[in-house]
Amino acid sequence: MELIAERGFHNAPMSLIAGQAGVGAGTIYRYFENKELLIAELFGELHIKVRASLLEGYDPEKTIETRFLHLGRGMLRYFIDNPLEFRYLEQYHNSPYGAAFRRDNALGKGADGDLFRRLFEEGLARQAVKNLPLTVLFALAFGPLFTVARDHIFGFIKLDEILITQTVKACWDGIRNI
Amino acid sequence: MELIAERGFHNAPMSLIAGQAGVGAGTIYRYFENKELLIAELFGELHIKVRASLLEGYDPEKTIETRFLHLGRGMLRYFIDNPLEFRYLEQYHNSPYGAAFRRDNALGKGADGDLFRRLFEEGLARQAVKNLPLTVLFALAFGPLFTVARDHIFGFIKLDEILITQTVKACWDGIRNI
DNA sequence: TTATCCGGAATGAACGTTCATTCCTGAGGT
DNA sequence: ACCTCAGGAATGAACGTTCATTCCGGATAA
Repeated sequence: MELIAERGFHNAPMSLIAGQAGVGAGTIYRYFENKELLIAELFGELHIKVRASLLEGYDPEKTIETRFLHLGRGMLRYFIDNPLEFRYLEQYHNSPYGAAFRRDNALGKGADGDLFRRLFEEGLARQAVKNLPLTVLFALAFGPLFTVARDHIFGFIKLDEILITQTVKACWDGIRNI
Repeated sequence: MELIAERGFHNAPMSLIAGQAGVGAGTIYRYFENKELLIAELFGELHIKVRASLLEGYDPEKTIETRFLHLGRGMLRYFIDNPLEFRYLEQYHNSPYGAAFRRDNALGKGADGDLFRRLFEEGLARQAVKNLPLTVLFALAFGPLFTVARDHIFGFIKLDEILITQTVKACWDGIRNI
């Protein structure tokens, strides 16, 4: 993960990965059929980790706004605390591998999309959020969060608790029914 | 541009690019010193094109909101009309080449960032937009726009004029001082 | 003729993957 | 307690492929 997050898929040769792992080049292939599957499997693991982290203290009984703030702030904090994981996930999203995943997520079955989809669908039903397609609501929520997380990790800005909250609240202003 | 937009930098070999251009493999090097410079030069051209398109009908005398809607809608429309250019720009942004560009843009001198920076700075001075760092305002504005453009181009959603306007207005709701 | 430009085969570096070989461990026999 | 050995695991040199770049013979223009 470190190598791929820092250097990208195409600049992280299997030989280097093996070296960093302290094993021989061929040993990797006893555990992963090929590079693509290694990448996908690692993505799966990180995905589960993120989801578990977001679920901590998540209360489905609270208001839509409260739950959205919880998820948004949790996500931002997680990425700031785990910058390598964020960079890895970003790489994965901007790759052919990630395209298939996004397609699934956009059109119905999505691993952690479920969490947010449920929230937005409930928000639509109660007219708490703007009457827009789910895809657009996702974009309004995650677009800024990912961008801001990247800017923080690259050092363009320093996010503290206050700024995190302000940012997520601003996202909510974009989503909520005014 | 077509090849790189569709296949990515690493799957668009110079030989293919030459073929598509109808010239021999070696001929490219009479016009571009190497692949990296070709990529950078193309980015520069597209960048200027986008900026020119945004400037069409842009009136610096109108209100902040009006100008923001103009720029946001213009950008979305441009990307929808020129999906290959959008994909190319995205590739560039998510590459080592693009990192340097983002750094410049975030910390001061930015080619078309100027346009938006001026707008946001004026908005801050007049308290028309939330009192947040420029970086965050950028994220709130462009994060959703890029995400939504990508979703449209990948076919996850169909953006028409109405939806474009609604999306940009929702972005503005996130940015404006409530 | 001479100068300039073009093409595409040649080059060498880098990569993912394979495979013949070596190493290690622990069960079984003495 | 000691030795033997079978078999799973690890190794890293070697292979085939792909790619960016170079180079030189020939075409074109002056």
